[in-house]
Amino acid sequence: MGVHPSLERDTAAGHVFLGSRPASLSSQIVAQVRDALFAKKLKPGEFLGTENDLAARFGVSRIVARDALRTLQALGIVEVKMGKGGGARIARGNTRLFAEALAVQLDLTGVSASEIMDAQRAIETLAAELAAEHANPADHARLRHLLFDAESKINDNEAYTRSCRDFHLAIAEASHNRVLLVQLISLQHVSWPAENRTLTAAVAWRVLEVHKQLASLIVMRDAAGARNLMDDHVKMIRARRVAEHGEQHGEKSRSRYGCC
Amino acid sequence: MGVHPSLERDTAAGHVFLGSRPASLSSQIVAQVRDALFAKKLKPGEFLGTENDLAARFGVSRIVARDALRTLQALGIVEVKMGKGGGARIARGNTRLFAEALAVQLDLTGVSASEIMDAQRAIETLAAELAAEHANPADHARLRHLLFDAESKINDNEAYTRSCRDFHLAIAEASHNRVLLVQLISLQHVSWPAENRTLTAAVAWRVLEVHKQLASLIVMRDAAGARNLMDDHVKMIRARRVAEHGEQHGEKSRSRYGCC
DNA sequence: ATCTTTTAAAGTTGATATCTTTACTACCTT
DNA sequence: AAGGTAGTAAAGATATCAACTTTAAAAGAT
Repeated sequence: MGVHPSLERDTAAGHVFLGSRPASLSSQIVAQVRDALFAKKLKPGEFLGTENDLAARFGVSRIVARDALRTLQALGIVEVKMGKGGGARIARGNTRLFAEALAVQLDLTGVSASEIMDAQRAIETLAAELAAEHANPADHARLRHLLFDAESKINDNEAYTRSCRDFHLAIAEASHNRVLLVQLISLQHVSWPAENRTLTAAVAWRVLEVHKQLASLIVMRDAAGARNLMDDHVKMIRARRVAEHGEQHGEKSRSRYGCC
Repeated sequence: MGVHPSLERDTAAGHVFLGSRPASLSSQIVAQVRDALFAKKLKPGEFLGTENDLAARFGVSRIVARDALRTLQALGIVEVKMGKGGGARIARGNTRLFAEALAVQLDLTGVSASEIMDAQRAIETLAAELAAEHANPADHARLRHLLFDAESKINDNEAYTRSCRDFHLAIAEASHNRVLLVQLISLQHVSWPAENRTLTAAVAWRVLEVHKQLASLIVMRDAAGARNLMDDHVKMIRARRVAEHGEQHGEKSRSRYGCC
């Protein structure tokens, strides 16, 4: 089986690179695949070819094809399988891989806790609003289940924190907006703590109460109410996180600040 | 010059992988670098090593080190230079590379125009609010300059659209929140059209008027006012885009829908 | 005879070694 | 100080073997 027909060998020394950009062979292959994707010549799940296919198609060595696939893999554009019937194919959307990439980028730019929490407020308030408008019975059931789940884990700090995070995610899922969901996953990846030292029993109960109110506002389809309550809720979380961690840039000990 | 000291060879067959995942050697190196980054053992700009350094340090072949660097490069974690004094070093935050990556991901998941515009509304309303609170004189000057710039290009559809996009970006910059800025860049990368066919002169003037009001609300530090006006503004843009393009998933002709 | 299990084979990535070529730096010469 | 030169490191090529995974054929049991 050959390489996907939408990719063509650049025999004539490649594109007319503006100015003087020789660009590596592998990056040219990457660019072609990316462009083919945007041009809808390649669709998710479609077979792209094996390392040897690509090498033959582009008239380069296997190493170059391999380099290109490594890059495309890191970008979440292709998935590579080993063994017979293996090779590279266009990936489905890959939120988890991507959330980690965003976390790294935010880390490299050294954003502060308050910046992250402000963005989270923007995302989550709209998610709550849209969830109230678009949630279906399955979403309602999931929210109820997570509330029950959290209550049963209220004495286990770590498990409770995890359940709490899932509740926030479930609201984003209930909004049926995949952009908001991806963005929230990314931000949680940066901002959510593994464990929460400042979480007392009293706070846990208060948080649970707010979550219950949020869920019932969403079930009652009160978009404005859900939005306002979420706004207050995230503001409270923000205040706690910033207090725990300080306002300044995260140069020191930015090891997962507190949450719910 | 050797490899960075924070990286250590995993002689004992690597981490305890849950279940049974040997994982490739290159991915182990990638994971170590990423973890070292999160643990603040590696800082932006720091020298990581050459291909041979890494290969020697981890006791693997140069190709493996190369694969790892390809991945880290694609993730925007390292920058690689050729020649004497070259090698890999930790990259500075790289929003542009990243915006493209998010655009690809959103493309792969096939999000609709309405989903993107809703998320954009969440980001931009908060950006306007924070810009009113945090903007400094330099930000004010930039906004004024862009208004002047747009007015001069009001008959050049493409240039006007570009200037318009920069105005929205400038507001996000004025918020001094880098998370919002990155998210907006990413969304614009997906949603902003190269040219805008449905943009008439009347609409252009109306948009410019709204932008002027936005700028003056930000200068006057009226956070609530800026927020509300931006909300209306983005809702209007959203309505235009969705009408142009339809509600359904972007399987067909999702070629950069209209804007301002 | 048919169905299940085991085994073998083929194809593909993973990884190593060695080599040539290309491009960039830094040093050195003038 | 300017420019040439040598050294260094990535870019690329080729060959080879190992590890893995699916498919299919072969052996066994029902």
